[in-house]
Amino acid sequence: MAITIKDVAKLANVAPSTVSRVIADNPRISQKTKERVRKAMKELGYHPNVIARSLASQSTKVLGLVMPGSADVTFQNPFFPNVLRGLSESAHEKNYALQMTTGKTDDEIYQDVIQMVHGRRVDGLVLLNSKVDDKIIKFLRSQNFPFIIIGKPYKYEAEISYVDNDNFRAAKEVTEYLLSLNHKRIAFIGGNRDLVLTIDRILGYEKALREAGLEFRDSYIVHAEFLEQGGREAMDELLRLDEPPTALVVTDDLMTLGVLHMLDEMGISVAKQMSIVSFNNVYLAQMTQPPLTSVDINIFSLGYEAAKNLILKIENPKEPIKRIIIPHQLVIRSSCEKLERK
Amino acid sequence: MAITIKDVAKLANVAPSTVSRVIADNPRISQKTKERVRKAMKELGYHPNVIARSLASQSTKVLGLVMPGSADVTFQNPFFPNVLRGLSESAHEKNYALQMTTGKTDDEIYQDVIQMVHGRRVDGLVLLNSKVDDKIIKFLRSQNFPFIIIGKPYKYEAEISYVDNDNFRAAKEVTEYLLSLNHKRIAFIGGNRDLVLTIDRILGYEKALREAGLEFRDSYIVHAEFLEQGGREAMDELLRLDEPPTALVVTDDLMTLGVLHMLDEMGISVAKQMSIVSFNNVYLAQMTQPPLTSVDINIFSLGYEAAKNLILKIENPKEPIKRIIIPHQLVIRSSCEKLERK
DNA sequence: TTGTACGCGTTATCAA
DNA sequence: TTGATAACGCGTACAA
Repeated sequence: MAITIKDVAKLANVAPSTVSRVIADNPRISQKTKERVRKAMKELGYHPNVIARSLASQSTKVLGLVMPGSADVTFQNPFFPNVLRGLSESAHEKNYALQMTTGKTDDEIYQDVIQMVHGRRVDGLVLLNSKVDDKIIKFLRSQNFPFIIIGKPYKYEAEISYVDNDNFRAAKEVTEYLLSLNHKRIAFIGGNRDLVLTIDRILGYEKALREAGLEFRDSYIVHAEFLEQGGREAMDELLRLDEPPTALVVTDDLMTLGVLHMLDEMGISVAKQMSIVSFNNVYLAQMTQPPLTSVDINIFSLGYEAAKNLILKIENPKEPIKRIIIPHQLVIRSSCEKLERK
Repeated sequence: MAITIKDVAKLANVAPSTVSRVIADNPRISQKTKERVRKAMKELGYHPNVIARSLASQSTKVLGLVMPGSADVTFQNPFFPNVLRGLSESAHEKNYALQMTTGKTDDEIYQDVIQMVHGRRVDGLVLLNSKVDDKIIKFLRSQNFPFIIIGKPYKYEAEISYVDNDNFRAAKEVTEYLLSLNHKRIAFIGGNRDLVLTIDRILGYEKALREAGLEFRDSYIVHAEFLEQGGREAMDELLRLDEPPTALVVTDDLMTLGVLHMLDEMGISVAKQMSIVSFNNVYLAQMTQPPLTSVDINIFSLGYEAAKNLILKIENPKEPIKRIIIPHQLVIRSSCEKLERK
């Protein structure tokens, strides 16, 4: 067996409880004994057993990450490594570890969550699966378990802490940018229409159009579950309209990649014939041809703030509900061109 | 406090140990009491406390993931979500959880590892950081702690379990494919030259050339730390050679994306003027223009097998050292063309 | 087949 | 300032 607190106690000639206090740097221990104990720890190569500590202190110093199902396409999105970076950094600063769900389906994930919570495996949860899972949230609320959402909850918005962008404003600004380039026929290509994210952005888009005195056309709204197949058809439809759009707002760089691909196949030149503004500004936004004008939503910060505030809540249960809005900025590259007035 | 084994015992009129045995499905408990106990568990909504269980059984049912530093570029590679998928699925099947390091620098990660191991936080480790970290491996070996590497260790190869592709063969085949398209001036663009991965692939590439009776030229070997800056210069050099290459072997789709970008800027047409074979075949390989011919290295399987075999080793310490080779296959798309013989 | 009693390595309470 | 001692919730020899 490994070296325990008792071994250290023996060597330092103190009681185990004293050693424990030294570890916690309890101020009521004399400097002398502290040093003596610490020397003993060094000598024996002592390392506290985290599990035992967790059991006794009823806290694990672990954050659970509720990922989208590994089967889910969003799992592949570069968005992920990026939030992870933010979460990691924040967790690391506060000495928390990160543990993730491994489920493939929504139901497996739900079970994972139950295990984590009931099994007392983690102190709090970060929900990353944009598919706002009602069951999970309901469960966590019923258990009064600390959690935070990245993205906006579709329900109980005032009672749940979350970290999000101002998607309404971002979409509005983006649309206004296209309007300023003289575009009037602007289509919107978004993901799942049930996502709050998608809805918020549509609303912003709509608002911009309305303020510009333009009509909002349903035929200009496309929901591509994801690139390829579905997307291609939607794109086809869009271009077959009597008045096809001259500009596109696409809600995800990866989707834009698919759009680029389709436009290429159709022989339509991006920027010259079709302006595109994208969202997320992941690394590949600058690698496409042409490089994408994209809204940087500060993915890293989304993760960083989420973990930070979750930990705050864990360590101080009275911490109020928070809603944290991460700033965004439009990064202009070469996927948009000014439309010459006819 | 939550419901414990004792509460269940009381309700079912048995000893706590009996409840424990029912949980473990011990065959020496009568069907009758099993049912009675299970009913009590349901009634009370009992869930075993994982932490307590870990402490008593000296096993956590958690695998540690040693990630590249979150600052590292490789962290952004779509390779990651993909191994994660494999690791997740495998872990989930065996009821293991996944916990990851959160360190940014190599040194922080090393500390993370020490914490995980000494703190008895995890039962085993999967090393995902291709930068074969000598210190970590040394430490794990000295502790006789179960671990497995994804990729090939650069040292102690025979004494460490790992999961890898046959990178030598893959690179050789890829080169032969280009040779079969009449290319004779084939350059190699790889990552860090210290990586075993890079070395193996260079060797395969060299072998193919040699077998074809072609000379191996140092000037055709480029190590781009990663896309952009460094890559651009290297590319420039390559094209300024007296005999510039007509084909490229690039060891990572993401790097290829950068190469595509540069070629585009230089007005060189991919396939027509420059054939490219890439590695990894991540989702974006089919989204580029043109879609990439790329070696599918079965990233998912790398992760799946790694977790599976690590668990095997954890649960049966006598399990022998293993070296698992995951098959690859060349996926032909449109980034190569036959070179007309002059 | 089931119960008793102790151990896992800490933290925390209460005395001293 | 420090030391006993009792939790924390569960697993498991050993007994019965």
